[in-house]
Amino acid sequence: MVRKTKEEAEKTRKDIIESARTVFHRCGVGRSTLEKIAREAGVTRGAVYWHFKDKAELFFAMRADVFAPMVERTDSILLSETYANPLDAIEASVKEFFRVLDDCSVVREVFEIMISRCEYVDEFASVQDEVGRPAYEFLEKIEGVYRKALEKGMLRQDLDPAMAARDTWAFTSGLLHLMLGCQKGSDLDRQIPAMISMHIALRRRN
Amino acid sequence: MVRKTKEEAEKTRKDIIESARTVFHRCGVGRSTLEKIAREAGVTRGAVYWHFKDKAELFFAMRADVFAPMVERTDSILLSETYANPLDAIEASVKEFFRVLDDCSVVREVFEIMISRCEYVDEFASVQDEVGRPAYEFLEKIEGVYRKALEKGMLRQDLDPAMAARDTWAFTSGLLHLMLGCQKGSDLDRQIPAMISMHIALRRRN
DNA sequence: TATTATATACAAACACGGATGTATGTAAAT
DNA sequence: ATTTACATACATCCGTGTTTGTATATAATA
Repeated sequence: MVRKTKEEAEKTRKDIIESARTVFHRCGVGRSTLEKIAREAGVTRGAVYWHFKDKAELFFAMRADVFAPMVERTDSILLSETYANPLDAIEASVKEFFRVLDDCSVVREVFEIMISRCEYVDEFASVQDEVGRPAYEFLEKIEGVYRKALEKGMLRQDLDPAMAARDTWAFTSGLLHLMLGCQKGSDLDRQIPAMISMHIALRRRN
Repeated sequence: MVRKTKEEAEKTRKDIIESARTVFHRCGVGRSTLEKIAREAGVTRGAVYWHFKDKAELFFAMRADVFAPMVERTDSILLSETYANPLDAIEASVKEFFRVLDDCSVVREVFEIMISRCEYVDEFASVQDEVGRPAYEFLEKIEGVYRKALEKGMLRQDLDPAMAARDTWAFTSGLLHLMLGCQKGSDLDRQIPAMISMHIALRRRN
């Protein structure tokens, strides 16, 4: 039972990615051996090397699977025209981001790996750029939304949209890191929606 | 020329810590060999093993040297009674934190190592707790200061100090991660003081 | 004060496991 | 018949921890 059908092969590929996520999360990327990953998936290193060039390629595959849909999902809310008040779009978008993070363990594991279980040097240095770019795009998008809110008279008059955007940008990033970094005894998770509401409320007119 | 005086031995200890910082920053903690660190310091692994039990102990020594003074420094500003407006204390404290980060490369390197060049698993899992505790203490302290500001009538009346504190907490954390994470082409550094001023201004009364 | 003993501060050598990449084998799908 | 999708075997290097060696600083002693 060596040669598999295309579907079976594709399945082992998925299995390997899933096992990689598990092992990366447990051991950290650096200490994750292709042997450990293979064993976790019930295959040998041969299978891993057949599907992926090396550990880095496997890491990138795992990451892309989760990252792109996440950006797409939050963007669709953020840039939606269905909100009468643009500030509501920002609020909903950020809330959705953390909601997914909260109840999808796969997504949460990948973010935890990226934040506290991977060293961004050498082959992985590029990951920082790839994460940085969406972050900057997020900044630019919310700046646009804040600008629109200002035009509609729904943003506090004394606020500069660019400044407000940067503040929200930092707030969101910090929330992510705090949530995944020190999740042990804290009830931070349950307070996140209220924190987001309050953050946005601060910028609403009146 | 083997046996050294106590002062000389203490100097090589310092040298090893400094080299560890350099190599950790260049290679990441996981790929930093005690051999590389020793060579960078101009000694052999024998010297490293003499002064430190293993790589983890060396890492903790390097980190403690920088971390404690930083907390003490910002705390002294935050809890100072010399500010008429407590909000000014928060603003000054946070600004001082980023000012040190900006013009002390040693401190910046250590934070960069901790944020993006170390995997928090096994022996290093405890580091997350040790970093998380000061973070929580910071949260509690600024909550107290916000409360004082409210009593003095200098905080916006509609703000809950606990909520305001959490917002500032996330903002600060995010700023740190964004500054160290994607520092390449951005002029974020120069805008940080203005961002902090604006963040605090949002919660001043009137 | 001079001598002796011992602990110190490393360097050098050794033993070991473990991870990587590649090469080869092979049975089944196509 | 050939390619595919792996498993197995092999060679190589690298990092760690420990052990041993040793010159000298320093404390003890006389």
